[in-house]
Amino acid sequence: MFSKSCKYAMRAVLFLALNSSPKKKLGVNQIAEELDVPKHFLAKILQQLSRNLLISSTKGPSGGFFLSEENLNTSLRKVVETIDGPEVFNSCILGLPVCSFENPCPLHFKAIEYRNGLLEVIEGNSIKELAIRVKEKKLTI
Amino acid sequence: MFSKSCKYAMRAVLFLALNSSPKKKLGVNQIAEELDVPKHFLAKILQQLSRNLLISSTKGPSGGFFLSEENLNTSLRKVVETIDGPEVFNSCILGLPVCSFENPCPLHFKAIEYRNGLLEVIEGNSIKELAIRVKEKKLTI
DNA sequence: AGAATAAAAGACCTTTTTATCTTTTAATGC
DNA sequence: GCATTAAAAGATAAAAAGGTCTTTTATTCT
Repeated sequence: MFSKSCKYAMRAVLFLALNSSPKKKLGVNQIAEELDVPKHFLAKILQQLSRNLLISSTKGPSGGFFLSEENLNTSLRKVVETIDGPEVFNSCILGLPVCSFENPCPLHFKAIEYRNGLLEVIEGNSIKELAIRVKEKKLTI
Repeated sequence: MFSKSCKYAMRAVLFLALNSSPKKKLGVNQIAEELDVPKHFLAKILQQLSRNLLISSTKGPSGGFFLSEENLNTSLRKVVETIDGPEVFNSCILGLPVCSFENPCPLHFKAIEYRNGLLEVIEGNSIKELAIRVKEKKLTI
C-alpha cells in the first residue's frame, strides 16, 4: 500500500504531533532514534514535508521540526499524498489503466470499500485528533 | 499493496482460467499481448507459478500454459503469496515490527478490515469461481 | 562578529524491482 | 533422427526505492 518513505512520514508526523510544539522543536536525530528509522533518510522525508508546509521547521540552535496549529489541523492524507503521490488512493489494485464503477476489475469494489475505510481514519480526522487518539488508546507509532 | 509482478500474476492466472484448458494451451506471447504486459517479464512470473504448481505448462509444439482442474480449484491467495511472499497479508500497514490486537498502530483495525475484505474475494473463492464471476459480470482483467 | 547548531540541499551509493535478451531443455510432428 | 516449437533457465541491464554522507544556508547565542 504505502512506500517505506510514506510510512516513516506518517509516523514522524504523529510523533511530532504528540511530542513537539512551536516551543519544543525536535531534531531529526531524536525523531529518527525514537521511531527507529534511518536518520538521513528521514531527514529527506521531513524536508519534503516541510517544503510542502505539512510540518514546520527552523534552523539553528534550538531549531528543529514541529507542528504548527495549522499543521495539526490538516489531515494525514495530505502527508501520504505528498510522499506517495495522489494516485495511491486512486489506482487500480490490479494495476489496470482503467478500473472504475463501469469497468471494474475483480477486486474493484472490495478495494474501494476498504480504501475508504482507511481514508475514514486518515482523512476524517485531523492530525491533532489522531494524535489524541494515539495517546488515549496507547496506540503504537 | 501488491507488487507489479503480483498484479501480472493474478491477471495472468485469471486469463488462463478463462481462456485456456489442458486442450488449449496458451503461449507467453499471447498472454502478454492480451494483458499488455512485458512478455519476458511475464514469462519469469509464469515460470515461478509453474514451478510452484499453481499453473501448468508443457514445452514444445502446441505447448504452453494452462490451468489443470486442480489449478482451477486453488485460490488466488496462493498465487499472491507465491509472488509477494506470505507477509503481504500480515505486515503492519505502517511498517511497525509489532502491530497486533494488543499493540495496534493507528491504522491497525481498519487495515485488518481492508485486508479481510480482499481475502474474502481471493481466498473465499476458487480461481474457477472467480473466473466465472469475471465472465458473468464482464469484469476487466 | 564569530562559534555553534540544525535544517536544507546536493551528490552518491546500495538494494530491490522491473525488464530484456540469450541459451538450454523438453516435447511434437515429420 | 531431425527440425521446429515453446517453456525453463541464466545472465544482464535499467529504473526505482531506500539509504548515507558532505556541503551549504539560516539561526541563535555569546
